[in-house]
Amino acid sequence: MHVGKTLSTTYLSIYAVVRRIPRGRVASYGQVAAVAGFSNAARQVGYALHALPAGSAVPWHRVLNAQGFISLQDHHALTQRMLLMQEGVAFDARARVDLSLFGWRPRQRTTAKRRSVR
DNA sequence: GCGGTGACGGTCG
DNA sequence: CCGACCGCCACCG
Repeated sequence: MHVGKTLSTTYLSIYAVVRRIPRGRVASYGQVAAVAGFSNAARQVGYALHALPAGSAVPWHRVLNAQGFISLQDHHALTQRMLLMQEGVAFDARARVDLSLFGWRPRQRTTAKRRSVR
């Protein structure tokens, strides 16, 4: 993936995070930004994904907005929805994904300090 | 260099 | 629950 010499480390960090989203799960732009270390740069995540070349290994379709809606327009939205449905992600009648069911939970602890369950 | 824009999001009424 | 407002920050003309 060679977007150009201006590709910043910020974008690379964002792509690295998106690549960690497992199949059948989705994350919000803000969540990706936060995990990448830029908690208030949700918009930049959108820009970074927009800059991805076609056929990239980055699963850009697993990123939705914080409300569980697809932020793309027109046929791009349909493409994203199709890709997600192929992975088993369900959409409700309003074209929304229930993040409590399909939201990605990174660093899911199972051993060690499972003490403080928030 | 400046201002408008946007694959966003938290807050407020 | 929903719309209106802002804050954010890389891009682009």
